[in-house]
Amino acid sequence: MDNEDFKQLKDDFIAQWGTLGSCWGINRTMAQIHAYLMLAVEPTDTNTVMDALKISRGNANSNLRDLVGWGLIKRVTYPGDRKEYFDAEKDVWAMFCIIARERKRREIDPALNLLQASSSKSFNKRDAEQQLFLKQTASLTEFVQTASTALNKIARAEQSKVLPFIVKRL
Amino acid sequence: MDNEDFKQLKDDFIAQWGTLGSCWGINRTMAQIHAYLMLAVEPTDTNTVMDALKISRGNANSNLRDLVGWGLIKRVTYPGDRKEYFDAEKDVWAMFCIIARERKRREIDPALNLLQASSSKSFNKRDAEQQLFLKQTASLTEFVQTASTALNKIARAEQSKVLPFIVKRL
DNA sequence: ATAAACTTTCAGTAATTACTGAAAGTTTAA
DNA sequence: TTAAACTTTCAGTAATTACTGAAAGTTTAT
Repeated sequence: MDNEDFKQLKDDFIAQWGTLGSCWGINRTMAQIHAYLMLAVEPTDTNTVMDALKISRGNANSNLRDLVGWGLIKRVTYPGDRKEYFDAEKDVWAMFCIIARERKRREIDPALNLLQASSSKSFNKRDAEQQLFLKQTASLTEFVQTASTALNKIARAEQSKVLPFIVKRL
Repeated sequence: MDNEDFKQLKDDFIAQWGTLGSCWGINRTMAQIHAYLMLAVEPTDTNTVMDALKISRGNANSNLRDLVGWGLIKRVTYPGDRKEYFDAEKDVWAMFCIIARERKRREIDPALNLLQASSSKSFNKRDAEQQLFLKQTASLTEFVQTASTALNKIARAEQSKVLPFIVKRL
């Protein structure tokens, strides 16, 4: 494959990965930057990302910050060079662990708080609607707790090597 | 708990469930309607949903249609009554199976197509960038395939009874 | 201190997504 | 066939989310 074709294929891949990102609640640009960095041989600076994806400085900066916040990329600096570079986690299972951990923290934990608050009230046993509410919130709580525990186990970074086997064995 | 307090609690729960929904790519209203129906003792018609959630007819109609599309709620009709009513799946594990199946279809399968298309090209082994691209797309493909298989197993409805045990045993 | 090299912020704007409500469409009954 | 009861559609609008680019901020070297 010559260089032109490869460039095209890579750009398409990045664009498509962005589209996919939006299926998950990840914004398009953030997913594209992530794809770009996953495919980059070396850590890359903001200007290079801006130019490659044709996005503004502000946009690049804030999405890079968010990716660092997720732990999906790391800031890299070199002595004698004051620019910051960014490097993506390239092991997909490690990546999965990171995402599992973050989504738990951002989505599961708040849900659990909400559910526990609701289902800990005392209800009128005579009222069918209140009974159903209690039953539903209680079983949702149990469900979310189970999910939370499962994600905890998955998210242990040291397990990233064994995780594929666990999942395959399901 | 008296009826006023309960109404308040239920409304708060529905509102919060909506907020949570947006964490997942589910829109707020759709999640709220779903919550409302999960807590409804009987199948409920469009007008009742509109009134309860203070939303327009069009909005109610399209979100109910989408929920039916996801398989999270069912249309119910009664002989001699030409209105349509909607009833939510109330078993949370069954619900989880439905969501797993749908998300696989909507998110995983397209990703897999994309990845397979990319990683099936022939690359220049001398070029480090092309090598990395091949390596990354190949391992992403493997990962997504594993995820897909796992979700397939999870999504078998008949397993909804055993699923809690599987997950807890992880 | 000054300036160069770089990063961050944020007000304004663009793009996307969700919602309304009235009109059009459909079904059933008489 | 007409009309009542209900559902669906969709053009217009509102709300939300993402992006730009210039200005302000920070760090380092001299």
